Amino acid sequence: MNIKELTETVGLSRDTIRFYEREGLISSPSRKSNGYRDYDNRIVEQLNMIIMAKELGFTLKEIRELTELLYSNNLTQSQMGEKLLEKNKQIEVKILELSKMKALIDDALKGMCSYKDKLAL
Amino acid sequence: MNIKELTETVGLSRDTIRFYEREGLISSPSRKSNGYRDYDNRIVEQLNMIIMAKELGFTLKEIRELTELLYSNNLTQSQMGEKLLEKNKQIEVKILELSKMKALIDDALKGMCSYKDKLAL
DNA sequence: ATAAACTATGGACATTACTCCACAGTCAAG
DNA sequence: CTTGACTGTGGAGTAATGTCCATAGTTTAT
Repeated sequence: MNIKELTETVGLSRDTIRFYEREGLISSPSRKSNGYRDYDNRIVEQLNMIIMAKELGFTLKEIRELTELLYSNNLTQSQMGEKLLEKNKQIEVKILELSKMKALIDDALKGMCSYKDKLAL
Repeated sequence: MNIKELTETVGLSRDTIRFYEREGLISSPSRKSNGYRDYDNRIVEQLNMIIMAKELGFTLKEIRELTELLYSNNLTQSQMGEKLLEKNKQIEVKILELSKMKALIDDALKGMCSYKDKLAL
């Protein structure tokens, strides 16, 4: 798959994908004989995960660490386990915080409903 | 409360708090006779919510909109309701995405355990 | 009344995460 | 074989989000 198709599949720009490559978030793809990048299918899943993680407030640096954890094998099991557990905690904290925010908003909505109800009386 | 105490309470720098004020994320505090900012207690809760929202990948612009929704009253009920529902959806999406990421990591951890188990045999 | 700690302001500087540009090579269609 | 779409590179530019600095006024303790 060349880069154009990839941009259309994942919705990132050519420049962004190349930027992520330079920054080590994705590994350098193999090249065709003409020098063009040639992506395999796994890249799509990886990029989608990067997009999600960004949405969720992880920095590129954190994402790089996480993808290295998930997709590389230059770490000992115990190193990996430790870091994965740490990430898992981070995520749980985020879920809790989101729940709090949702509660705030739900409260605001509820307040509005009761106000509306009053008006409707 | 002066700004020093506030920085110690919420963990943001003086400059960041002033920046948020300039950007309209928090309203300008009243001033003492000497010109010093004088914060009341509600600001702590507001800043904590801003910190959380940032952690969760909301931009300052989005946060400004949300705080305006939650703390101001220059919108009609229906405008507010619509926007709050929209925010709620955003948050639900984020929770789903976090769950996906957690599943990914849990899988990785599970894989490691089975590997460990094998070694232990 | 002097030093230390706090506050104010405006503006420069830094980092992150892109985004754009200029220039050049490659490929596919007519 | 030319034209248009695609690809490559290196480097400059930009927006968001702070962070730092110089300069100056205020307060508190000694």
